[in-house]
Amino acid sequence: MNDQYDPISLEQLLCFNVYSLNRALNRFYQAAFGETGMTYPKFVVLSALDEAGPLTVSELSARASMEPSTLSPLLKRMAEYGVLTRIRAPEDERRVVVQLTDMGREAVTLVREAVLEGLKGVDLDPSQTGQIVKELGAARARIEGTKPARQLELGPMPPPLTNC
Amino acid sequence: MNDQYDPISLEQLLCFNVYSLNRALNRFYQAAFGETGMTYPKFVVLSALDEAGPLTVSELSARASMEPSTLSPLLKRMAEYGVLTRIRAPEDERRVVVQLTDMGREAVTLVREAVLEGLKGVDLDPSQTGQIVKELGAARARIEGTKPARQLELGPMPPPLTNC
DNA sequence: TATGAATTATTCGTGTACGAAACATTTGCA
DNA sequence: TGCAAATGTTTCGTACACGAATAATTCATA
Repeated sequence: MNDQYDPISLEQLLCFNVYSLNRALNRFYQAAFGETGMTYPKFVVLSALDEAGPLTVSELSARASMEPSTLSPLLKRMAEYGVLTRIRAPEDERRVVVQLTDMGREAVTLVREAVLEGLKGVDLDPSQTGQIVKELGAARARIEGTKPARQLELGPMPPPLTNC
Repeated sequence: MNDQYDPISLEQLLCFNVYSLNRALNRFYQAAFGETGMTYPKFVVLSALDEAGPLTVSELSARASMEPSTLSPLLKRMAEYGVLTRIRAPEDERRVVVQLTDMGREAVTLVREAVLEGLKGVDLDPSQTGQIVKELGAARARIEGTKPARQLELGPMPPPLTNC
């Protein structure tokens, strides 16, 4: 449809390419992780803790670029798995300190290898993606520091509120 | 932790940058979409249909880079909103043809403007991202055509199966 | 022309994802 | 000191996201 004049297509949009590549990567890793229960977000959490040591939930939130409300149930599951511990900080009981267990440190090594090997297999390991990674990081920084200029003007279309 | 020798950090990984930029973009658009009920995946579906005309679920799946099992409930909701219709193809009743309504065509115009304006605000509109978009597209193509070389070897850690 | 295989879509179970609200604790200041 | 505001985390409701199982239809071929 949309006859002559050519609006910008999805495939030309940065957001769509990021969106679809992200899910392609997730599917790829999920295939590699198989039945182990490992997932990409869990790998991110493990990595962040491995790099930075024990962190509170909000520090981890910043590192992993994930909201606390996303982390909370994720961390609970991971603690059940035994890869990390969650302990209220004694000096400020609002905080919860998250820390890898020995099992967690072993896991992160294996998973990191699998992830890097996977990326190498498609020519996307860090030695080949320096420039693009830099640009993506810059884009994220700009977006996170910006509020949308304008609200979408669209008759609200939340579901017809099936008058129950 | 992880003392001297420096393993590759999350921030250097393409996958992490794609992962975190994707969510930053989602949050950004969600802020612009506000209470309208619009979401980024819905925008993708609207756009794909606007570009290609009526499509079956699996054709749309390919265009939008989304699994049929994700599309199915999404399309149901969108049909309730009134932006599209889902009709079994008479000549092959296995297929369901998805088509924009007039309301859907109006919506896609407004949403597309909002999306483009948002991208422009952070210097990410198509005029400035040609190269990076090309590389992301190429990366996706390589990943989608590849199976992971090796399975992750990790003692399965699905939840301890709380013996209920 | 029957009937098993292939194709297409939906349903189901689980796991992110996030804003808003709820909750607990600590801080700041009257 | 005492209590409102601020801070940090969890809970809740909703919306993706996908593989596996299911269901409905069509195809292929014996």
